[in-house]
This record gives sequence, structure tokens and C-alpha cells, in this order.
Amino acid sequence: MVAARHATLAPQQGKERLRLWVRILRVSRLIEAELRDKLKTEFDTTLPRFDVMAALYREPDGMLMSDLSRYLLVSNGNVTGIIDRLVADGFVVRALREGDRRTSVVSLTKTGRTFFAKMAAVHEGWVNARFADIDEDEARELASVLQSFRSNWEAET
Amino acid sequence: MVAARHATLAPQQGKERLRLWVRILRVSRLIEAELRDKLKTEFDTTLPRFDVMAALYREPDGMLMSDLSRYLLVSNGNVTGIIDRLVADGFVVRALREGDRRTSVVSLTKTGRTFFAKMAAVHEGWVNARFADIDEDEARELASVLQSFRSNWEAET
DNA sequence: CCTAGATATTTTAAGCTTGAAATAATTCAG
DNA sequence: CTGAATTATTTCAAGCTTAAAATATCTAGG
Repeated sequence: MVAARHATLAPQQGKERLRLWVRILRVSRLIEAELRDKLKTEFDTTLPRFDVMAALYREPDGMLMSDLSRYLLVSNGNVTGIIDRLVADGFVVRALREGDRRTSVVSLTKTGRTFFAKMAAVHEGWVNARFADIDEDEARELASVLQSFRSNWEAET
Repeated sequence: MVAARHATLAPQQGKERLRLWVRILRVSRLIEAELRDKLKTEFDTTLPRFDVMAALYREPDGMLMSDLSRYLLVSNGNVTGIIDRLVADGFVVRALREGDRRTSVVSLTKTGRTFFAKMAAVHEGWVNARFADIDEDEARELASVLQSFRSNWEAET
């Protein structure tokens, strides 16, 4: 009987959580699409480039390629291509690290830092405007649920 | 004075909302990465293919290419390629529509429906397991915030 | 009828993305 | 010291993605 009750209840819960996931995904894609569009028209750049520059901006001493890909949740080979193009455009430099010739430390150039700082300010305005409908408490609450979600994830893995 | 107070308060709020966005994006990417990986190993397919099949599964009479791209929030040309491959694999058919030779109606084949149904059940289990930590009330609350967010968005646009 | 504009889709070029294989350098057990 | 395993990165092939240009078709105004 307990088993039977569980069997009728579980699918309901599953649906609720599946719905949550679909909505997270949808909102996330809507916003990503908007940001991509604005980055393109206002700064002639892309979201992946923005993400890479954001990561590097937080680490003035530079990052290893592998740190970068781990932090951004993308594959190694992916980062190589994006960095190649950022280097070609003069926003990023690769430096050899003394004592380990396998690794290279990438960091923003002065030009890159200046450019990113300008973008970041405008970008924050976009996000702020887009989330204007969500009040402070909701934002904090939601952020904390997501934060603990991620903590649990990382604890498991 | 009011202006000054606003000036010191606004950035704080901005940061809170920016943090929320970064966390939505991060959770979304974590889960997407996991689902992509599982779809690959268990069903030898991709997330975009799964998304397209999910959309078609809900519409047994088929969809226009433009409906599909609007629904999935991706570009027209994108859908063309994915459908091409699904057709090549026998999961989808393109049908000409009587009276308008510009459009083509795409729908799942019997094979496609069967295959998707199997995937969807397993997929729901993955999502359910992944969100197990989030309790029912939180899930409902979060889903409702996201839902109203999206409604506001669509009202504006 | 005819043609100008609108609509539906595909094609194209460039960039993003992955997973796997290849390259290169380091470390460490014997 | 040497070679096997490990680590860091790049290369590669296939697929995804976009925006813009090209095709093809349809609709309406004249």
C-alpha cells in the first residue's frame, strides 16, 4: 500500500521538477540570446569571448588554459580556439611559464582590460534592466537556492 | 540627496541581480553538460536533437520549420541542419503541404516516436534525480518566479 | 495578368563546441 | 638514468549556431 501510494505520488513530483528544469533552460536561453545580440551590435564580440575575458579579468596574474576550461565548464580544445582569436585581436597574451614548458599562462593585455571593463559595465546594466521585475528578496532567495543546488552537486562529484 | 542615496543603492541591487543571472547560467550549463553526456553515452544522440524531437513529439500532426525554430529559440538555418540529420537517420519526415510549396511540415516517424518516448522516460528520471535535493515547495516557487519572468518578457516584446 | 513586396526555407561563412587523438613536457618507479 | 605513466595543451572531425544572403513561392495592388 505504501509502495502503491509512492508510485502514484512520484510521477507528480517528477513532473514538477522537470517543469522547473525546462523553465530554467528557457529563461537562460532567452537571456543568453538577448545578451549575445547586444554584445554583437554594441561591441562586435560574442558571448564566449565575453565569458573568457570575464574570467581573465578576475585574475590579473593570468590563468592556465586548463583552469580556464574548468572554470567555464567547457572543453580544453574549445578554449584554445577562443584564445587564439583573442590573441590575434590583441586582447590576450600567452606567456610561457618558467619551469614547465607544457603550460602557458594567458592574461588580458592592457587593451583587453580596458575593453572588458567598458563592456562589463554596460553588460551589468543590461542584466539589471532585464531582471528589474524580480525584487531584491526574490533575487536573493532564488540565488541562494541555486547556490546550494550547486554546492550539493559539487559535494556529490 | 535622494539622487545620491539612489546612486549608492542601485549598484548593490545590480550586483544582486547579476549574481542571480550568473548562477542561473551556471546551473543551467552544469545540467546541460550532464544531460548531453548521458544522451551521448546512453542513446548516441545530442541535446539539440533531443530538443527537436521533444517539440515534434508534442505535435503529432507536425510542425513548420519556422514554428520549430521559434519554439526552440534558435535560428532558422540551425533547424534545417538538425532536421536533415534526423531525416537521414529515419526519425523525421518532411512532407509538402498542399497549397503552399514554400513550407514543409516535419514530423516524427513511427521509429522516431518510439525512440523519443524511450529517451524521454529516462531523461525525466535523470532530471528528477538531479533535482531531488530541491523540495517540492521550492521547486514550485522557483518555477513560478521563472514563469512570471518569462510572461513579463513576452508582454514587453 | 504582372510585378513588388512579403513569407518560408535553405545555403553560406565564420565561429563555437565536443570528445578523441596527437604532441609535448614532466614526474617518478625501478 | 631511463622509460612508463601522467599532465597540459593543441589538433581534428563532426556537429551546432548565428546572421546574412540566396531561393523559391505566395499574395495583392494596379
